[in-house]
Amino acid sequence: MSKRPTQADVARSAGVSATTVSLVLNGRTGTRISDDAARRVRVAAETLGYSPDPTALSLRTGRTKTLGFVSDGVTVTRYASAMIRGVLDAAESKGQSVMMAEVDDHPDRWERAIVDLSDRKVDAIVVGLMVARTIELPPMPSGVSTVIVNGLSGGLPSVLPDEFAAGRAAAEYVIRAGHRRIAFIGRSERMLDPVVSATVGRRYQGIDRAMADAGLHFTTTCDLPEWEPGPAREAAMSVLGSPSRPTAILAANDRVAFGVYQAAADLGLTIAQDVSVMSFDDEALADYLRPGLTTMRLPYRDMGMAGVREALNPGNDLLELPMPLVERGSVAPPRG
Amino acid sequence: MSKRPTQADVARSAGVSATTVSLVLNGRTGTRISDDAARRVRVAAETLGYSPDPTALSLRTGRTKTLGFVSDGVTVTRYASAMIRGVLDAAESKGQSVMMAEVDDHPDRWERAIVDLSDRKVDAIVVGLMVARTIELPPMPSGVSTVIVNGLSGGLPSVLPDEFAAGRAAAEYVIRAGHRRIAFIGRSERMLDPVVSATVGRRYQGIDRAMADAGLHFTTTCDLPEWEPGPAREAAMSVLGSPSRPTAILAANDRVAFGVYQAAADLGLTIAQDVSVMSFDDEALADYLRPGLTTMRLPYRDMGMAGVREALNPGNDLLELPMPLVERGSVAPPRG
DNA sequence: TTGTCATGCTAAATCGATTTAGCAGAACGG
DNA sequence: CCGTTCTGCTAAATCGATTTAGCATGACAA
Repeated sequence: MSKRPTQADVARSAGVSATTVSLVLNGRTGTRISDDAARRVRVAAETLGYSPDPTALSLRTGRTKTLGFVSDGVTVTRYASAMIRGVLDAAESKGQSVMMAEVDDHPDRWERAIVDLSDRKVDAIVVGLMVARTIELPPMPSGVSTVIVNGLSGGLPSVLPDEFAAGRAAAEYVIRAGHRRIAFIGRSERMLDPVVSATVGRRYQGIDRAMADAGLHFTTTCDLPEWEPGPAREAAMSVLGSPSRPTAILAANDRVAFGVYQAAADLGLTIAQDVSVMSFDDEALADYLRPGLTTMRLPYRDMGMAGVREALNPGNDLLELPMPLVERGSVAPPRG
Repeated sequence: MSKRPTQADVARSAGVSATTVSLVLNGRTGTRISDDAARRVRVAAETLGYSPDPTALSLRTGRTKTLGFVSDGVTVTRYASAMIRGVLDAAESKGQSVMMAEVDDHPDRWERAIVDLSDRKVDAIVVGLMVARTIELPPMPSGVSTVIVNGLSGGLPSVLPDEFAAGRAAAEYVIRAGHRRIAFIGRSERMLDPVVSATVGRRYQGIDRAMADAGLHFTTTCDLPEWEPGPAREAAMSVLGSPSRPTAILAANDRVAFGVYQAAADLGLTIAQDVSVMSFDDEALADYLRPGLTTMRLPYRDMGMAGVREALNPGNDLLELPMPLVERGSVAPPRG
């Protein structure tokens, strides 16, 4: 029936008052506690296995050592885990626990989640989007620092992938491998709407910059209604089926690249050997494919970590994180 | 500078004591409060927008309306989101918030996570494993109801997929489609260790039962070192390359099935038409493949929901949830 | 001897709720 | 007219910490 020891228990056992225990254990300076008393308190705390009750602490101090993470799991949950992981890891290293909420696109679920978190007095809020886009958020509780990860919203500090650099690096990588005849599958106009994507425009700009710097133009550029394997496969069939087919394809993302793989298989072409493929995102899929898909990784985990750091320790209004190039073998020098 | 209204504010505004406010708002029966006073309290609470402070409530009542979710994100995070989603949805519907922790396989990270959660006085704990297996957990805090989802541990109540039924249903589905020459790729002995998998044995038993009931034997059964596309592809090459190749393949999971797809492509065979494939898990991958992969879905979301329900409302020691058959087109009647 | 100042500590208020015990007045019975 | 019971409400304790204000005691100077 032994309950958890309280500060009062420690005080009793050390022969001092609760006040003294609090002062000693919080290491307050300038408090004129004798070394002897301090020692007794520490010993008592140690032997009793005392640790302060978080709920009492929250009530008194108004802070909870907890941060809220709200995400929009709706459309795509595929990426969630890496971001959550980053959030949890960073939080743990800062001694914070994480309270999670997931919302769909109903504005009042956002509102409810955020009100609930601020009711519970979380120390900071991280809003995480699975797909980088611009959203409207309900007014944030004042006094709670809030960061949006993988998205933009009003004046909130943001953490985003550095898509311009990634687009540029991807194109440069293919060019440097020796390719001159390159097609781009998945340049979709509708993605340029910031509500649909906050970053794709930057990706395109980076790609365009690299191509321009090399004095090249894409042999073909296809729009796609969706960045999914089905439409991508069809587009790739026509691109790769033409007599003057490109030696490399830049795919808008991994699922598009997967469609390209399927089209190549249908046409009896071997990836890397007959046609190189370079892509974006680094989904699990990219690692399953043979040859493995070379792609620019969306740094979900890093973004989660950065979001937590920024929320606890505000400073930057925009943090752009590098997207590492993951080399797997789908890009090789052109034949001939 | 308006702070959130407290119970005392409501009391003042209604011209009653804090006690009365508490009694009225908690709807205590047998408390002899006049209808008039009750009404005044409710009106005041409403106009002030009062809601009780969760931290104060926790301190006083010892309950937090929060549940802890601890998962082992280590090896595979692919599935995490569906389970988390289930947990969050069920929790929300019960008015609970969720505090998350993720741990790797270090026993003391488990310990730390669990101590932290019980320090914070969560009302219940759900332990979620990404891959069904048997683990040792540190002793759980007494008085906190705990459930393990997708795993087994000591005497803890468990939520598991009903793998026996799924194995049986999978095999029956293929048999009922008319197949008689069926191979099984991925019958791995090492998976039978309960520490590696808590459920695969049941899956095999279900499959065996269905085969036996139909009076059939597998034409080939391959062990695999890993259930990954690479090894599976090789195994499938030899199975499908033989002159007396089977008309259907039962794959141990979707990644194995993907290896089979690749082998079929290499051999110029068309899935469904030339060889049917049936699988387990229903990863995102299963939906990308063409034709879509018919597979028995691991009900991660349902398991997450059930885990929460069981934790808040203990009753069963073992809950086996059905694995739905997801038909996508990779199984067709054999030709000829 | 008395006043002043450190020193070393503690009593009590506070955070915002719940809950126990009990007060004041009305109604009722004898 | 007095005692009992019921009605309608509240004061105060409590949960477990932090923090402010201040009480003893001893040392020292005048």
